[in-house]
Amino acid sequence: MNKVSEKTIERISLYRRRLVSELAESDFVLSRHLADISNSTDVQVRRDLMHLGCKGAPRKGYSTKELLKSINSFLDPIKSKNVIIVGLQNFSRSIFSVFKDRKQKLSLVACFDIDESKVGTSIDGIPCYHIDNLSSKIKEMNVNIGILSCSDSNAQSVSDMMIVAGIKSIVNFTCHPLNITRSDIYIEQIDITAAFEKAAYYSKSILFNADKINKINKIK
Amino acid sequence: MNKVSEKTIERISLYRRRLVSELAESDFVLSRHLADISNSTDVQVRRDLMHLGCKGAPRKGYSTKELLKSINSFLDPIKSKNVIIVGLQNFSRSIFSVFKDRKQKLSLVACFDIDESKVGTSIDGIPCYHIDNLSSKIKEMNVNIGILSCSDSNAQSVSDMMIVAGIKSIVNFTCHPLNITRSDIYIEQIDITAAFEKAAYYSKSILFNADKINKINKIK
DNA sequence: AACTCTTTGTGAAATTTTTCACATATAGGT
DNA sequence: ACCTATATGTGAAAAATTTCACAAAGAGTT
Ligand SMILES: NC(=O)c1ccc[n+]([C@@H]2O[C@H](COP(=O)([O-])OP(=O)(O)OC[C@H]3O[C@@H](n4cnc5c(N)ncnc54)[C@H](O)[C@@H]3O)[C@@H](O)[C@H]2O)c1
Ligand SMILES: NC(=O)c1ccc[n+]([C@@H]2O[C@H](COP(=O)([O-])OP(=O)(O)OC[C@H]3O[C@@H](n4cnc5c(N)ncnc54)[C@H](O)[C@@H]3O)[C@@H](O)[C@H]2O)c1
Repeated sequence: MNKVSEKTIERISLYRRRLVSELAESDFVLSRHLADISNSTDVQVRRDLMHLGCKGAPRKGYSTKELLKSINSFLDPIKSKNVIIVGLQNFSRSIFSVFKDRKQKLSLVACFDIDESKVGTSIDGIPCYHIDNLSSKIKEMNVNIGILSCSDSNAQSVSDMMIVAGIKSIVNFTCHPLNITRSDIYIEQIDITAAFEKAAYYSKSILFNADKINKINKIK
Repeated sequence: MNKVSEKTIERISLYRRRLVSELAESDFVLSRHLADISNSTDVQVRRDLMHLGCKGAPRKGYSTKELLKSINSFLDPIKSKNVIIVGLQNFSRSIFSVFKDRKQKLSLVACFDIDESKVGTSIDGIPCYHIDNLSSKIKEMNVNIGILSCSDSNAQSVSDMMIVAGIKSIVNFTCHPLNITRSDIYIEQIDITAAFEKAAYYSKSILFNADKINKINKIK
């Protein structure tokens, strides 16, 4: 099977959420409808779904149940992955609720901080360890995914530690974009600075999505 | 001048940050060096910088001072833009520190919540109003940019209110991706769910950035 | 002042992503 | 049983983005 692009993965993630929320009641969904609620086009949806090896029926669309099952087995790991988070402050506390709310194939197993006053406490039953124990705990708990939410200045060194200890994916929320040096580690940068700067840039002019929206409307 | 792609804007935002941090001491920077610290390639950097109308010198590179000036005038609005944030909880508190730390061409002027216990308080001197005042305050304070960090279930309705009131850009941090219906409004979705799902997806296999990194290494 | 060597700037090629166009399938009506 | 209208699935075209390849510039060297 062909390599699936990162953008496609993102869209499929969104389709799934639409399926379990807006479309939970429907037996079938049309590519057009899924496109409408995912800021996409029907062709794009069908192209994306091609990767799942899941068939739709002409005039009926896709069985939501089948489609959901295909997406699950495409996106999700077989067995749940262990996740840790470094930096226990406001930001990470908001992440906790995300993990609490949704049953993903991800389980948050520990958090780490350098601040002695936090070490030894626990939030929602998740223990907080000192950052010095990062490496040993990662190995001990078989952690695959690390969330970075420490201070910007320590982001690079903590990520280096994570990688050495065997972590495979890092979601970096700090404002310090990491240097990607290894090809076998996935690093997702949530670049909030760039987000704000883009927002400022586009608020200057008008008609950014114009092309896209015109195209979407055209076919409606 | 040709239209500049969103990806290019993102990269330019990153170049700027590298210029003011890692490169603050240097008089000149080579495209190759900027590429190295921005997970990019030298050609990509030069292509991006072409849009700025700023010239580099063969064998010397780009004057960091000049380059910074060009990027500023490209990215930043002439006069500071006013920003508001809706939803005053852990997440938005972490945003506050981002605004406090960096002097951007953005000023956070107000926040809004539906929770009466928060209304009337203020954080870092920023007042919190009731969400019912959203529209009037946006107009009164001439707000251009809105940050969404309320509960997921209210994201769509709050964003609708923002748009009706005249906001031009929305940065949506909630887990509910908004439906984009207007071409004259820029919406930046920070899709944390997709981020985690991608992290899980790629932690399954190995060698994601392989191609990219191989290419970067090849030319080093 | 000529030469060399490195780096910029950019057409053109390559690659990736999206869109078009249409053959194919089939539900529902008659 | 046949017709029609609507959706899917996908080669092929188009558009967007990235990379290649190399001419031109000019700093440093002899
Ligand atoms: N991407 C986003 O959406 C987003 C939004 C808000 C904030 N942020 C970023 O997230 C990060 C955290 O935000 P915050 O407001 O909670 O920040 P904060 O600075 O208040 O908290 C950082 C925490 O990390 C801990 N820490 C520092 N160095 C450490 C180390 N080496 N090892 C372990 N722990 C360490 C500190 O003790 C503190 O508890 C910041 O980088 C901020 O810029 C990102
Ligand atoms: N993108 C990211 O990086 C990221 C990270 C963490 C959390 N989040 C998301 O950010 C959002 C906020 O996170 P949190 O932990 O602070 O959430 P929270 O649910 O604890 O807080 C939401 C706040 O919004 C207020 N609110 C609810 N409805 C409102 C309305 N209609 N108008 C005004 N205010 C309203 C609530 O009173 C509360 O104060 C959530 O949607 C969460 O999923 C995003």
